[in-house]
Amino acid sequence: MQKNKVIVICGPTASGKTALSIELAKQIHGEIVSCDSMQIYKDMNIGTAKPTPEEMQGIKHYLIGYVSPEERYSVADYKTDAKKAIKEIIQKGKMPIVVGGTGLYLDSLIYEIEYQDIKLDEEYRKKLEAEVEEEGLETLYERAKQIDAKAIEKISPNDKKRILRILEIYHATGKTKTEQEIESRKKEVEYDYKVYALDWDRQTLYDRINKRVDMMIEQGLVEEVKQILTKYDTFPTAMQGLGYKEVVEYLDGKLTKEEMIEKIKMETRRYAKRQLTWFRKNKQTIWLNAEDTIQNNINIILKDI
RNA sequence: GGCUUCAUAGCUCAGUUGGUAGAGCAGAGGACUGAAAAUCCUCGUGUCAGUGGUUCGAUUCCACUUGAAGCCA
Repeated sequence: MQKNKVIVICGPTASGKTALSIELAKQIHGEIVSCDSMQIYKDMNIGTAKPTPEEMQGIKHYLIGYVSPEERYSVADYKTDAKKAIKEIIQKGKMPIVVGGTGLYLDSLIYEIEYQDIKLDEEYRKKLEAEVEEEGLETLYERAKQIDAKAIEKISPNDKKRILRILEIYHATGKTKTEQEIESRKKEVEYDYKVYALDWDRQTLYDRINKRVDMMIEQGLVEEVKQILTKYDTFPTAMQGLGYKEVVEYLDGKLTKEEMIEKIKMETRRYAKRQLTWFRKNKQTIWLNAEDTIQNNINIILKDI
């Protein structure tokens, strides 16, 4: 039986994914599944460059603004939510279009990575964090090496997150990260993902990013952050968002307004660079010249479906 | 106008008791399986302002020129 096709449009931040995907959806009777680790949150609109209802032009979007910034969310949650959305769209007889720039989330779909149903053990993470403080990271690095020497080969002794993760996986499941990763890729990929990425001349992309940050400030990013800080108390992941953590530093008096704006621009440029590195890794990806017209790029996609 | 100080990587600056130079930041490349807009790794040649002079050899010393900053008129 032939697999259902799913269109994927990825690319760095500010590359024009939203405009292309909405126009495509209009032409092929599609609906959009966002693939963005920050647009999932409620009340974070300006800084995440969420498409506005006007921009959406009546096209249904899934997985945008449906999680409280106080909640902890992970790629495992995304995988579940996105698969559900894709299924729903197909059942309606429409074409699912996955759109976004979060490479890790995207890979969970296109490689059908299976996450076991385990919850984050916050107590254990706190315990590990405390141990890092007291004994230093090297001790935990050595312990992780004892558990999973293969996985540790690829991990720097400075990469705290990944060192802790090896220990957490072992603590929660009794399995090594290496074992768990093998198991996670046993399932056959359910859909026929057609992956497209938008490519710009680097300098042009950076100019677009700089302009977009200026626009976000004009649109009231600082006010948006103030409101979020008033409305919510804790932010397990949401305040990692670009533009949010820098505004918080500004509000705390650690940066001037000018410094804050420059920092957001710089960090966003770097983020775009990391995204490009990620997307280049997938050799199946078809690169679209973003400087071409939207219609020309849509025509390229139309040939494949 | 006179005096002083400065001029080195895209930026901020070290440095060479004369043997053509190195940090931070920026930038580039890469990694990435439950925090991922996160986290981490690697990468440093530039007429050492210009022109002459001294010297085996000058970015380093000397002179002049240009530019910048400060002080005195």
